[in-house]
This record gives sequence, structure tokens and C-alpha cells, in this order.
Amino acid sequence: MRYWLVKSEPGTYSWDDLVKDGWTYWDGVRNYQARNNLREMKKGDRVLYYHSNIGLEVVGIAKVIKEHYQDPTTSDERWVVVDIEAVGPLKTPVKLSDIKSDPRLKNMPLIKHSRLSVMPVTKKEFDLILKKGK
DNA sequence: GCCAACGTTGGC
DNA sequence: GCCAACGTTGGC
Repeated sequence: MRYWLVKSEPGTYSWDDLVKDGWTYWDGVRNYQARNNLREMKKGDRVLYYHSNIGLEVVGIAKVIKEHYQDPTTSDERWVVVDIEAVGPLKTPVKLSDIKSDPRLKNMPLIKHSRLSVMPVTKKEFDLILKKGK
């Protein structure tokens, strides 16, 4: 199993929206690097759900329930989506500032490539964020 | 193929 | 609201 992190602006689609919907297709990715990451996601992979712009924190865990397919919101064949389902919230959201101040998380693309919206996370990083979120 | 101009993202 | 980082576009 692999681990990922996706960003969403809560004003557009928040964690609560995902919980309410149960699942959603992850659309709107228009960046090749992020798209390539979507393509590598496998069913069952865990996904950290991060709120950008407002909140700046990891708020919940989701999982991949359907692997990549053509983005239904565009006819442009370059773009894909995956289906994700809410697994559960973090009891304590993990702030970006907490991630930045932890040397063990310094290598996350979240910090190094702040504009990337879909990124891989190592198991160590994933477990550590879960631990912080307890 | 280079690079300037421009648009977007996202933290502050 | 500003700006840095970065991706994309288009002229040459």
C-alpha cells in the first residue's frame, strides 16, 4: 500500500463535504506531475486530506476506492481522476507549521514543492502525521 | 529551442 | 492583498 496527500481549498471542497458525500472523484488536476501521481494510486491506498489557503492543516484520512479514469469534467484526454472515500478525521488537525517544524517531515513535497496538489508520502511520514493527529 | 510574458497556486 | 515559485504559452 502507498500513501499520498491531496490538497483542497475548503472553500471549494472541504473535508466536511467529503464526509457528507461519503466519496467523490478527485477532479480538477491540471498539472502533469500531480496527474502522474493520480495515475499511480492503487485501490486501498491511504490519502491524507489537507486544507490549503484556509486552515493549512491535514484534517482527515481518505482512501482510494477506484483507480484513475478519464476526468468526467473535461473532454481533454490528458486529465484523469480517482475516486476517494472518507475514512475518518484526525482528532487533532496537523498544522502546516507543525509539519514544517518537525525535522522528520522536512522532506515532504508539501514543504519543498508547495504548489504540488497531489503528492506521495512515505509510510514513516504518514504514520507520524497520524500520531500527531491523535 | 530559448526566453519573456503571463497566469495560477498557495503561504504569509 | 501581496508576492514568490513555478508552469505554460507564444514569438522569434
